[in-house]
Amino acid sequence: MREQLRIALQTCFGYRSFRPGQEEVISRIMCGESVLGLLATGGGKSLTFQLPALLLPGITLVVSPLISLMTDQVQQLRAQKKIPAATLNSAQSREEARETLRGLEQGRFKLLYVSPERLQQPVVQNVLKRIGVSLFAVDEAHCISQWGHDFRTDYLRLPEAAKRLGNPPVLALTATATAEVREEICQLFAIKPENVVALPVNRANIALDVIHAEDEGERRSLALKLMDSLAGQGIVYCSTRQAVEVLVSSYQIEGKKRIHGYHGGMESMERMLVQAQFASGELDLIVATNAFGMGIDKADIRFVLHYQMPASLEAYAQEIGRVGRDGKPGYAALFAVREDVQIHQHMVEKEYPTQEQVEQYCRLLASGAFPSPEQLAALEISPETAELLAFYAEKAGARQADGTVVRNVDERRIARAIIQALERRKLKKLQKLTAMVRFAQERNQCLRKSLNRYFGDEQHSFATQCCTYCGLSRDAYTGPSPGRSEEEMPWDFRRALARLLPNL
DNA sequence: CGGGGTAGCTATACAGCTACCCCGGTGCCGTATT
Repeated sequence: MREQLRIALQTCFGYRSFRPGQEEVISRIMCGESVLGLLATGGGKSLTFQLPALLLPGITLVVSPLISLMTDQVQQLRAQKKIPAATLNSAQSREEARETLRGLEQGRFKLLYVSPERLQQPVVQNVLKRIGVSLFAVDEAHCISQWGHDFRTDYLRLPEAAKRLGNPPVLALTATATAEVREEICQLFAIKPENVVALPVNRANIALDVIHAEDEGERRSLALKLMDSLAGQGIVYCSTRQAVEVLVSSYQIEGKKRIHGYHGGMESMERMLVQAQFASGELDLIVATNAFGMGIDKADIRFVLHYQMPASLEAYAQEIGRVGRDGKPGYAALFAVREDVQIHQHMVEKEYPTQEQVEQYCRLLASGAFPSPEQLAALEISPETAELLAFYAEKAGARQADGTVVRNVDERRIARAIIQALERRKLKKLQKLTAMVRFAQERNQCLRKSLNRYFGDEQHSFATQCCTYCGLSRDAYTGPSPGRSEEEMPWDFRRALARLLPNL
C-alpha cells in the first residue's frame, strides 16, 4: 500500500516524497482508522485528506472554521484541476448553493468543504447521507476546544453529525494541542491513542524573547523601536481592537515601514485586501488581534511580537508558530506588563452568564419552550450566550428529538447542570490564563523548555539562539526590510497628517 | 481592571490637567435593512 500511496502522490500532486507525518496519517486513514494528526501548519496538512479523497469511493467532507479558508482551498484545487471540490457557505447565493447540492447528488465532487454550522442543517446532512461520506476531516481541530465551548457550539455537535453520516473514519488535524486537548478530541471521535500522529512541538529556528516593561509608555516606545529595527516581515499581536488602532497610528508618525492594522471589526473586503498585501510583500507589518492567523500560508514571516500577552499558551504557540516556516531563523518577543492579565480576566467574566441569569433562563424553559429573543433580551442574555445555554440545557436532557422542550422539565436540576458545566469551563480558561501569566513573568527558566513542556514535548534543541534567559542577541534579527521609500507621496502625506492630527 | 477619549475648568497658554465615562476577542448563519 505504501507504494500505491507514493505513486498517487507523484501522479496526482507531483511530489516525489511525503513530508514528515503525512504518510503515517494517510496510511492509517486508508485502513479505515480515525486519526488525530498534530502537524505543523504549512507542513502539508491538507494533503492528508486530499490524497485519500481521490482514492476513497464516496465523498470526503472537510469541516473548516473560516469561509476564507474554504474558498481559498477550493479555488486552488479547481485551478490545479486535480480534485473536483466544492464548498457550501453563507457567502454564496442561494442559486450557487442549490447548484452545489445538485452536483453532490450527481457525484460530481470528491471533496466538500463546510462550516460546522452548515453541517447541522438537515438538508446538507440528508444529501451527504445519500451519497455516502468516506472520510470526515476536521481541519484546525483545536477550534473544537477553543471555540466549541463558548461561541461556536456547533463544533461540539460534530461527533453526533459524524454518527448520523454513518460513522466514517475521522481525521482531526491541528498544529497545536496540549495533552488535554488531544484527549478531548480523541474522546469525542473515539480515536485510539495509537492513532495520534504527533510531530515535535519545538520550533528550533525561533528564538524566544520576553521583554519586561514597567508601564504602557515604556512598552510602547520599546515596541515601536523594535518594529522599526527588525528585519523582514512581521506580525504584532494586540489583545484589543483599540490597541491595534492606537499602535498603528503611533507607528505611522515616525515609523518607516509599510504597516496596516487587522481585526474582526474591519470590513471583510478590507481584511482580504490587507492579508493579500501582506502575503505578496506589499506590507511589512501587520498589527492585529487574534483574528489574524488561520489561513496565513506564508513561509517567510521573520518575527512575531506580542504587544500584549495572549489568553493562553496555546494561542501564543499558535501565533509564534507563524514565524519562519521556511526553516530560516525567526524571532518572537512577548512584552510583559503585569496589568495585561486584566483584559483577559474581564473577557472570561463577561463571557459567562451569572447564576441568576441561568436560573431565570431555566424557569422559562420550565414553562414549556426555549426562551424567545424578547425574553432573552429582557434577561440581558446575548444571542451567543443563549446558544451556549441551549447547548448545555440540551446536554442535560431538556430537549426532545423534535426540538421542543421536555414536558415538566426539572428546572432546578437543569440549572444546576448548566451552572456546573459553565463553572468548569470558566475554571479551565482561568487556569490557561494563569499558565500564560507564569510564562510571561518568568525571570530565569528557559522559555523554550517551559513552552515545550506545557505541550508535553521534552525535545528542546535550537538552531541559532534559544531564549532571553539562555542568552540572546536581539541585534541578530535587526536589519533593513523592504520598507517604503521616502519619496513616496501618499505615505509622506499621511505621515504629515498624522503629525498634525495624532488622533485621526 | 486599565487605557483612551472627552468634557470642562482655568484663565490668556494654539494648552494642560482632572474627573469621568465607556469599552474590551474569536465567526458562522439568516433575516431585515440600507
